[in-house]
Amino acid sequence: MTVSNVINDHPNVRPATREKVLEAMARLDYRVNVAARNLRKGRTGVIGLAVPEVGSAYYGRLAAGIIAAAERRNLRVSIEQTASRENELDALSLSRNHQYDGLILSAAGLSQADAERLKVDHPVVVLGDRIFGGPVDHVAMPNLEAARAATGHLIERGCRRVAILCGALEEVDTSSLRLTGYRQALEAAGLPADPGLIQQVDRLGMRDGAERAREMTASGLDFDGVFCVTDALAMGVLRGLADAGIGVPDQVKVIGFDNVPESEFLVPSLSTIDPDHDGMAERAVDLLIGRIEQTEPEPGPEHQDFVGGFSVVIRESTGGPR
Amino acid sequence: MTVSNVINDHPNVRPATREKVLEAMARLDYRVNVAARNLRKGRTGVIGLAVPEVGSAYYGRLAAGIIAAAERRNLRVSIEQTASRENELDALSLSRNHQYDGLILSAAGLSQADAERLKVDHPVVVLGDRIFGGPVDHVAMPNLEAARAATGHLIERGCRRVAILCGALEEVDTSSLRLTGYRQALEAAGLPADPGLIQQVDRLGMRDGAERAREMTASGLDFDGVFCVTDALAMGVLRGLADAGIGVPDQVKVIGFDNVPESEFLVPSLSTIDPDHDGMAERAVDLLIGRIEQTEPEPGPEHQDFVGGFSVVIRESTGGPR
DNA sequence: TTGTAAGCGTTATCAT
DNA sequence: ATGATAACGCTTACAA
Repeated sequence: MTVSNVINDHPNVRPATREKVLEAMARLDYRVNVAARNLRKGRTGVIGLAVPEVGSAYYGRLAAGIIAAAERRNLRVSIEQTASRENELDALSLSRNHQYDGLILSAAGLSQADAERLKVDHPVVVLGDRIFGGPVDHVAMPNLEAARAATGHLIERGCRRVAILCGALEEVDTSSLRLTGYRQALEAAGLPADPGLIQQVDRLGMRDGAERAREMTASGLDFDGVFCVTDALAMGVLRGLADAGIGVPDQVKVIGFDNVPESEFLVPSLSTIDPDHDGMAERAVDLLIGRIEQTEPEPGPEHQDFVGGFSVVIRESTGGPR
Repeated sequence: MTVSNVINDHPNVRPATREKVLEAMARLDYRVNVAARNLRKGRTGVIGLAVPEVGSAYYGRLAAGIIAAAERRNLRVSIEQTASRENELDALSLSRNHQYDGLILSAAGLSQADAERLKVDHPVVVLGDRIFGGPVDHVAMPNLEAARAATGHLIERGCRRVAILCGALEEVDTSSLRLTGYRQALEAAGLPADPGLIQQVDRLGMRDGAERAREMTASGLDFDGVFCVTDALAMGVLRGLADAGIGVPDQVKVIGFDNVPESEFLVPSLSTIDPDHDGMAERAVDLLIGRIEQTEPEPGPEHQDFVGGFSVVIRESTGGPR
């Protein structure tokens, strides 16, 4: 018991005793058994992070932020790759096995319709954009405002035929929120909303961006700006436009969303939205810790929706400096 | 007890009994307590993965491979960011706390001199390049051969003044192995080894690549090819050369190492070495599992060094197709 | 085929 | 200030 008190820095241990214990610990090369502590405490000190794919620049950066934030709070992070909507729901129930103290779910495949299934009796924070006013705490990108700012920036720079490259539109998801922001910006500038300028792709990756950009030019679509809802799409678009011999930013201006580390070094460098990744990561971890520590199995405070900050980063792809 | 037998699919449970148990489990919404199981079994079902930074394209891809390989073997992966050499050594001792069943350490800062400190009494596999014939199992990149192939490719394409961009050289690390491969290729082609063409940078990232490329051109260094020891460096170099108005591949050819997802979509697309990431990830997990299951606390088989395969991917930056 | 008992290493509670 | 005791939930060994 006294050993336990020493280890946990509890008061009421005489300095001399503490010394003796520490000495013995060193001599015996003693390590606490975390499994036993977990069993006793009912906590593991580990939170789960479920993301679609760690390998992508965006989710990699996200994971890095969460891990750093958790580390500062003495929590470890165990990562699961979900990839599919089914796996996202699986991740929810897996964490019930007391594997994790809580789960941060970065949802890509869930929609508002799944909100019900998020009603689990253990701490969950959703990081993403689809579930609003749902049964869980929620940290979201500043989708609407940032999309408006991005589109507005293209317009300011002289674009009059601004296309948007987004994913499938279902209810309240990332793509439709950003599309709304795009529309608001067009409207505010008094520009017509041409449905032909709204380009949807299946996956928000580089390959789809490149292919679609080639198709857009090949089909003779008239556009002088593209707002891509992710940097990965934008990287593909830059590549596709290069293939088509279209100059950026002279003939077409391009702006992305995410500010992945690579965007600064592309040729041309990519203008983009820089969301406050770290702030959002911190917030997500804090919300989760709040839920974990809220010992009452009872109601607890209302579920919170937090929207992160952002800034517009102007680089060469919209005529800015390097 | 019978419940335990049911859960673990042990024989000698009458179907009727099994049904009753399963029914009760469903009714009570029972979940096994993993902490208790861990305590009893002395295993956690979790392996640790320590990498310098998950956020980078390279380590992100690596982590993705490890997670996928571990998943197939019913293991979870907990990720730690090391960032510094000290943290890498810390990660080693942390995993002693029975937190993980074993640790995969992707070492960037360790050198041969640290080999001694890897002698820990729990399962460790080192993924990287610095420790050879050390006290642990080891999965390495095909550094030497691949570097020779990359440099050889530049020479085949007509380069006669091939520079190499690498990191600090200490004993047997990534950079020096790749440098050796580079030298061998020059020698095989009968080209002189000009020390001025060996360019060292502090960090193997995009920023250093861009800066150094600008310096190399500004200083009037004569070169017509660059072998970058990482794709991140190469991305920076492409950017730096663009800033200097040097045409790639016409004036200078560039090849990288890693085949990160982005390399295919750059302008120009990046020729590179494609290591067998997934094969290496599988192998690392298998080696670790072998060590974990080797119950004898006694010697066990000799430590293994495994070197992965690779291929050369030829793209625009060395005059190849898109 | 099923059930009993013990113990994994820790910490909360309570006595000394 | 220190220590005895019990309990966290599970599984292995053994008994019924």
